[in-house]
Amino acid sequence: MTDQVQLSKIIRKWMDTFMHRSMRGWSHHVKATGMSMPQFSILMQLHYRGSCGISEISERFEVSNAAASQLVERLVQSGLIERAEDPDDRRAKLIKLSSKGKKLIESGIEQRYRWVDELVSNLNAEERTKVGAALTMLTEAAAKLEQTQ
Amino acid sequence: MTDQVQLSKIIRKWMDTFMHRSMRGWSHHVKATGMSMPQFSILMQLHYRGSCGISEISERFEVSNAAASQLVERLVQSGLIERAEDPDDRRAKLIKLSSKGKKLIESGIEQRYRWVDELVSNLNAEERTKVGAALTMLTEAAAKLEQTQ
DNA sequence: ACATATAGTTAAGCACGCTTAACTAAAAAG
DNA sequence: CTTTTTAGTTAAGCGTGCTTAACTATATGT
Repeated sequence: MTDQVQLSKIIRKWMDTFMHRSMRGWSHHVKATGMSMPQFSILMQLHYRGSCGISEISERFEVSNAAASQLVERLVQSGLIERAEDPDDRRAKLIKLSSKGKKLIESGIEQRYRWVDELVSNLNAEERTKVGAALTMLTEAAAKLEQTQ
Repeated sequence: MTDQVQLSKIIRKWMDTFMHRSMRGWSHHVKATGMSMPQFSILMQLHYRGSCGISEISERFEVSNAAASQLVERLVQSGLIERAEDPDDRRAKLIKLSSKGKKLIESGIEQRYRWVDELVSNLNAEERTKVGAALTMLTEAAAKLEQTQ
């Protein structure tokens, strides 16, 4: 078995562990907030990519414009996002997280992070150094890969 | 900034990168197969935990027994799972992945893994050794944490 | 100016996931 | 043996997410 295959196995094991844990917490949070998954996804997108229009939602989630409009309407009704006219194009709308929506997403992210912090607290100083260096490498490799694609 | 906080930031960065990438691929796969998310979740559970009954589905996904039964019925209709009587308890059913369902899940997992393999191919021998050691530590720490909870 | 394209909304209609309530059948308890 | 509990199914009903089609309003091209 080459080093490459060996390492793949290790990363896959970590992926499984990590994904399993992360998904569990994530779906629990979505349930607790009473949102549907598409609604949550839109909020996440607004958090990570910032304000956008209806068409952008429709493209990114590969649904019709009508579906995006209705989804946004429900989120506006729930007070989780705000919808305003785009000053540069009066046909277009700009939607963004409301403070309520922001809190909701941030608490979800916080919950996901908490587990990692516990993980770190179980490592000694030497292990922390090594793990930090390794994950920095991986994150950089991922960024490089993203660019070339 | 302590080492611990520093490392938390590094891991969080990696989590964001990794989750973003992984979720994108995953939701794409679900869409491509025409399944809903609850259906996919059930298949995943059967893959990782093996055969089980209706009640177990209902407990794990926190839905009513009726909902679980209907969900399973749809998956049986789609030919993705098989439902048989439990020989030890004639009230209970045993559901398991069909070969069609197995293929579908395995190809999804394979797709998720592929990106990691590309990541590894971008690392040199020394980096691979370090990353391997670090992730082994993290996976072990996660297992330990899981036990104590 | 006029025609066409673009951004978004609304309505009708369908599938899905969920609930509760009523039910069947089998196991366990008394 | 009778009662109660457990496993699962079925039906009615609701909210959601989606589609297509028809529509309004604004922007852009000629």
